[in-house]
Amino acid sequence: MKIELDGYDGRILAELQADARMSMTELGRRVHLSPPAVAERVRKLEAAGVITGYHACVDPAALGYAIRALVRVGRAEFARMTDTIAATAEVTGAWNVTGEDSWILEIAVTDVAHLDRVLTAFCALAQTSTAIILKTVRERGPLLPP
Amino acid sequence: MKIELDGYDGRILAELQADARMSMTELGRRVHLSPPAVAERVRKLEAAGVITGYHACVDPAALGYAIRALVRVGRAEFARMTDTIAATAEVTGAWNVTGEDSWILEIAVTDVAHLDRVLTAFCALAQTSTAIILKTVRERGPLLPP
DNA sequence: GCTGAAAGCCTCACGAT
DNA sequence: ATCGTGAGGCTTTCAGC
Repeated sequence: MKIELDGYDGRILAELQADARMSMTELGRRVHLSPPAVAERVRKLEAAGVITGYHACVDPAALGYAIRALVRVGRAEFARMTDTIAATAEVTGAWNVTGEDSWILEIAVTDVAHLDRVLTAFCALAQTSTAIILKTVRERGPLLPP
Repeated sequence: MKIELDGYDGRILAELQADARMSMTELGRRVHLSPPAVAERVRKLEAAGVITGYHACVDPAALGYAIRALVRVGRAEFARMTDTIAATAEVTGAWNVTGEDSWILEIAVTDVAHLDRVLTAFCALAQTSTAIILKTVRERGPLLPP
């Protein structure tokens, strides 16, 4: 599962993070490799766990999720928390972290009533503090080898 | 730029969020549409801004980013903040939010010295408080029509 | 990692519902 | 307006080198 990454791999990762549906032919053209060579490298990056998947990115607002928020949640029983997260589709991100608050959640809701419904589920487990997202300045920033 | 989404679109969004590199033939097979029909729907979802892109997902740890953190940053001059974010590739997410802290950043660094370097850049703008990510329970949770 | 051939995919035009 | 069918061109993939 470990792997040595060279310059080709770095450029491949950059291109596929920018456009995951790019053809292997086009990708090869951009990094100056033949289609079979670049396809084999991509296959190895997937097998090594460097590339974990390919995902379409959807605009929450376009689906009617007018409000996005980051919610801090205090110390709560781990299993109870993961169960509640698993049962809540509005949670788009969930991290267990160090600090006074043990959890940070990223949520998407349609309106204030919806926000209240989601927060109520987590208020039952621990104290919450909610920060409404005003502007998303960066998201899914591309990662390159250090 | 507005659009009515039916059951087909919902299933298409679910499939492409799970695997963005799926062929239109396979996608059509799964939602019970012909390849041209499903390709036309995907094209319209892109044009309407519902699908904003397709991205390969990379494991930070596999690239050597052993530490991920969520950093809260207090009130800072907006332009100064966006400039610093733009100049810092370690910032994988950046949100301007309501509350006592005006910003929440998601960062990926290789070690503690690297963490210090990144935090120092933002400490110059406002007070920061850093929460190291212990476990990622959910990330890029799929969004479906409400 | 490259080349070449076979299989599969994408996309266009066109006809049907 | 939207779907399905079929042909042509491109992409992917497997040998062999």
